Amino acid sequence: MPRARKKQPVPSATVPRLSQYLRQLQELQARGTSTISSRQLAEAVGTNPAQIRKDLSYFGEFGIRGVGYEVEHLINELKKCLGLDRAWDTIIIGAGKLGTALARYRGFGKQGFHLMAMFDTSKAVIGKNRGAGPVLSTSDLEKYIRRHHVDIAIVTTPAAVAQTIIDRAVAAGVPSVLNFAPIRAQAKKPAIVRQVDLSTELMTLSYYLKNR
Amino acid sequence: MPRARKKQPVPSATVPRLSQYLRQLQELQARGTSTISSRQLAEAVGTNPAQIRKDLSYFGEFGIRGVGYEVEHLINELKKCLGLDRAWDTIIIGAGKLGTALARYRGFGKQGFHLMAMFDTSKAVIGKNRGAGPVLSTSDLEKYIRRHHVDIAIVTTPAAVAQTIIDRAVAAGVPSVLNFAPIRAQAKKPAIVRQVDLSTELMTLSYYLKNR
DNA sequence: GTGTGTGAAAGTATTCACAGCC
DNA sequence: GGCTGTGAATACTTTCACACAC
Repeated sequence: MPRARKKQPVPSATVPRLSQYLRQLQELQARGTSTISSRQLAEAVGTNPAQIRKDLSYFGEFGIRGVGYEVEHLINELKKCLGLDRAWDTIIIGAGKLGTALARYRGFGKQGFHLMAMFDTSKAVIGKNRGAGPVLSTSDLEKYIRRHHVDIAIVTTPAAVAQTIIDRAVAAGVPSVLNFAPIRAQAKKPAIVRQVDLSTELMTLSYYLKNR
Repeated sequence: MPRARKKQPVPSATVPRLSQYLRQLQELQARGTSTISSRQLAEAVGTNPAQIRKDLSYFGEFGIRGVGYEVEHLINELKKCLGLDRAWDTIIIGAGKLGTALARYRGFGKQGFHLMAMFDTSKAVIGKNRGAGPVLSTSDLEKYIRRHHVDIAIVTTPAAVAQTIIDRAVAAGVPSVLNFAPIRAQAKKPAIVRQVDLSTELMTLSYYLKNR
């Protein structure tokens, strides 16, 4: 029996970094690199080698001592760590400019995110194709979620309705939300919510510009 | 002479939180709240009261003991902390769906970010209005930056050209960049770069979905 | 009494540095 | 010799808890 893996908790800062290692490795693979050391990878993503080795160590031993990492193997292991060895069913709520931009973003599907439907309240948009087949009416949101399976709801509605929409999606059974509306979204249920927040990013830049 | 302020460094995690306190306070002010305690504000933004008091303490003493914070006063102080007591001249490079969505986002200007121009390489877009007057040709980027003043470049180009565009903007004198392209942008100069990264956010959700 | 401002304590995250394996 | 994997050391962040001001 192999020695039991120590159960150290994965730092929350590690997770987004794994996705960056993955992207960089895919880039390197496309250019023909088949082996890489933690030092080279660190240089490419702008961090330090110990960080990478430590991050990976929470999940297993993926390298060869004295050699480095086999790029293809590490890509596959990272995909497993991140849950990208399966498809996630995704919807976009809000088919305005931003929602349409996200729907049309190629490489969305590449990592296994399957965009199933888009929703909007505007009669001018419902029925039109904004990148994922005909836009559905937001009034059918619950019906759709119960009938189909949805893992991730991407919210690109105006701020005023975003919290209500999120509450509805979560109540209907969506376990995770990626919110682009400029509100601090809350979800009481055991749903997972992440924010992408233009105005916070701009203000953060403003702070560092001021104190430059 | 007042006692000299202790010079404790501001944690980098504090800065984005300030912007969220600000947004929440503006929301509360719009609803007529004129005074608030750290406990109430903490509840509204989903953190704990000591965090808020500690964050504010890096910048000064803004409250009244036994009472709380005067909302309007705290808003003004936070704006000063974040450098929002002045306007920042901003351009958007890449006038596709995403760039257009950002340009049309109302509340962009509200916090003092002044969108001056947009750039694109596509003949079909140059000259059209995408939210900030006629779109200019990216080939005129350097000329524009040298002639006018630019504090922030928002990059919404395809990944393949983003790093080159960022290098050009920085070389021409732009001190800060907000990058939406799915690359880990680097800038050698003392430029400030921040990332907004859809694919990292989705992969992070994927991780937490898998381990839910 | 109430709620801020802040040192000190507890909890996380990053970096170092070296044993162990190729 | 070279590079990984990892305990130990350092650095950073958050939370506690209480003196102090209103």
